[in-house]
Amino acid sequence: MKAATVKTITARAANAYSADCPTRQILDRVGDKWAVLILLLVRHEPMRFNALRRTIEGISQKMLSQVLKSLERDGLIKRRAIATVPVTVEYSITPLGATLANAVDPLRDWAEQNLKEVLSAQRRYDAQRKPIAA
Amino acid sequence: MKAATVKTITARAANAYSADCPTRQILDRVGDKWAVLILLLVRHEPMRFNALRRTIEGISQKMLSQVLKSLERDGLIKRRAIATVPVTVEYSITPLGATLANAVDPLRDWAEQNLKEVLSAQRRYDAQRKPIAA
DNA sequence: CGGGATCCGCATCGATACTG
DNA sequence: CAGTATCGATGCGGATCCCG
Repeated sequence: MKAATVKTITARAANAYSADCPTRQILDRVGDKWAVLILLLVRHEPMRFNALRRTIEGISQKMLSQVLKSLERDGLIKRRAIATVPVTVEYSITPLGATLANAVDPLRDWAEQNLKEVLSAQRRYDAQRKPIAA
Repeated sequence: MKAATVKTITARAANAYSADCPTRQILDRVGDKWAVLILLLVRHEPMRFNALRRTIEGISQKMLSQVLKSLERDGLIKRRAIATVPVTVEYSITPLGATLANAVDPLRDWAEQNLKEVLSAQRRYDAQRKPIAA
């Protein structure tokens, strides 16, 4: 995720490869290991921090809070803190985020329909190459 | 890109967070900094190695050949070596790759339409936070 | 021209500890 | 519960050299 290291990289990376291409920037975000997952999770109902943490399971709290902040910064999700006894925080999707989620759907569908084909392509490729050469 | 370090991570990462989710695996690929870019570039006409290199500009030959191999392995692009005097190699998209490219289109569109909004959301977010506090 | 092999810095990410 | 701060390992990715 670029967003975390804004100060260091932004300027350099920006013009490295056609900076004018919005696709790259969004792709970077979409490509984020967790960003889309979270977006899709909060899509239907708001979720709390630890709920997300438990659902994704494999993400560290560091990553989670980091990605969450990044998504909020982009205006894709919204953070809402409720002053209960132990603090409660809800993350929900924004209208903008919802439109992105929609744009991601075709990808989801493609993934579900074609993963097997991709996997078998990989096997075919690997088969005629190095058989790991134990 | 996971593909490069198959031996080390695959097993672990696979079951870390719902391994059964094809979306994750495809997202990893789509998220690859360059993979989609390349896919989109070879989409219409076959391209040569250095042509890609020059077009993307910012990618190292290491990354390029690595991503290229990975995409070929996944059956998304096709490599064709022509035995000319200096070797000529053409990379073209496969039917499978083409369907993926199609699935990516909505994302492209979204990016182009909403990047400005995302950027202004970022500015708003940053404005009411730390003004860099030089 | 199209890459493979190697070296290596530096950002990324996980684990741990602490706070409000 | 919802995070922040610090530390430490690792592996990504760039640079360079070389080969077919």
